[in-house]
Amino acid sequence: MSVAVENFVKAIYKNGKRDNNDTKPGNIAKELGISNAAATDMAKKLALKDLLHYQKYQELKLTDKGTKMALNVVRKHRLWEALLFKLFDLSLHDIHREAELLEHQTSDLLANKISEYLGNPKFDPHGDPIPNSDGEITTIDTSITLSNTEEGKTYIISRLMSDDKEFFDFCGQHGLKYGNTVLVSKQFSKNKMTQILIKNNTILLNEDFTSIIYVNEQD
Amino acid sequence: MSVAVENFVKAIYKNGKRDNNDTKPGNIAKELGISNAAATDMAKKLALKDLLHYQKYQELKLTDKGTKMALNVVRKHRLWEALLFKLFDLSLHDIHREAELLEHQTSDLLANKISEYLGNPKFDPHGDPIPNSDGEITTIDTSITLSNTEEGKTYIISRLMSDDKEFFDFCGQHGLKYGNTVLVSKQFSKNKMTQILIKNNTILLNEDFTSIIYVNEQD
DNA sequence: ATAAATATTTAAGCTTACTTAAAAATATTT
DNA sequence: AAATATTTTTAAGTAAGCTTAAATATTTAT
Repeated sequence: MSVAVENFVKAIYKNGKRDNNDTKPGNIAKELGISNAAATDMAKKLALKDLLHYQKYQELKLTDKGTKMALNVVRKHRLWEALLFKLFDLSLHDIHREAELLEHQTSDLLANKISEYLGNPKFDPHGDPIPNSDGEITTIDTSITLSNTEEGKTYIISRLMSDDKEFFDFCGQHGLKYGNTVLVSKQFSKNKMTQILIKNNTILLNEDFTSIIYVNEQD
Repeated sequence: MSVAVENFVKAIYKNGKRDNNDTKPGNIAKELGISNAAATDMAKKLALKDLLHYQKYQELKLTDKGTKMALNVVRKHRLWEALLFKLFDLSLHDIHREAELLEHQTSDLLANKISEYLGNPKFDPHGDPIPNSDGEITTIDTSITLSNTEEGKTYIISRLMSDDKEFFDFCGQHGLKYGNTVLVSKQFSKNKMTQILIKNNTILLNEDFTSIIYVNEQD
């Protein structure tokens, strides 16, 4: 399927997941930066391909086939984000932009290889869940925030749930990266600060940060 | 520029480098799997964009601008091949296919990051040169074959110059991979065998293999 | 409930990147 | 050098994925 089609079903999927939940052509058009007319047109075509249900003036509803396609694209997007984030020193914004293009040119085989390489992660660097190759999404997150960790234990960073540039700059400077290992050397119950050892450096974090950094206990 | 345009200039560039050297529309068409008419059509359009010189019934000649574009695509292709080869256990054939798609969706920024990550390699896993960001190609290869190495020294694998599947299967099994480090433990002048230490394993190679494995001395 | 505002749909048209078929030029063979 | 074969070009047409403008339906506000 084409890039346009993949982006179309992805936009419906994402809009459907959101609070507003509006999947009428106009909203999808806005998301994709195309005209309403083009969205209606595409919707009719995709209905013929059994990717969505189309009824005039109604919300667009993905079929199972359409949902599967959307999840497959989302999977590839988030796997690319995770890989690029791990390998390169790039801003999350840049990473998102690259992944937006690469997601459409990635075979299932390559996606699986990326996933395997990363240890089949369940979440991308934003903390968004990565669908598995069957399109299943893990909603139960076993990770905990850094503020809820125990002294002396070692953890692996699993989510950096933020869109804040400054936070990510800080993370970049101190090796706080998806997949990296941290040792919690001290938890200060008084002022809710956490002292961690990462990459041979001791750093002190306040609750603003420890509450958005998610980790998993190392096996 | 579009994928079609990028592939078109790339095909001219590659055909121009080959022995036959035929860059008439028919040959480019064959390379790309499109009709002769489509190739002529495209040639006229690209001439207007100053990417090539077009004269009826003559060979297509890339302009400087066109050559630059072709080299940029080739660079991205080969960087992707090098990266995928390093990271994943995929056949060179699969890697080529993935790179063929990814090359068109890769920003210059990402290309530079990949290059940097790999240590700015001058050759891809096939042994083909990787143009730098200015489109310059290193033709002088400082690497030597494994058969010409010295005992006791450590080298980094720089080229595996083969298209043979069995050779690459062997390489995969023994960690003979682009970028990996080998210690030459013994050179047998008599039967031209080479004993190397790689990934904590000692293996013995005959000249068939040591003459197509290129390495650089470790600094 | 009706008028005004907004959204959707239809219709006509554009560009890109192809196709096939026929005409024109070039290359090859004898 | 002429005849034949091949290649290139032109011409006409198609599908995808858009656009704008106008018609139609729905939603919101009064």
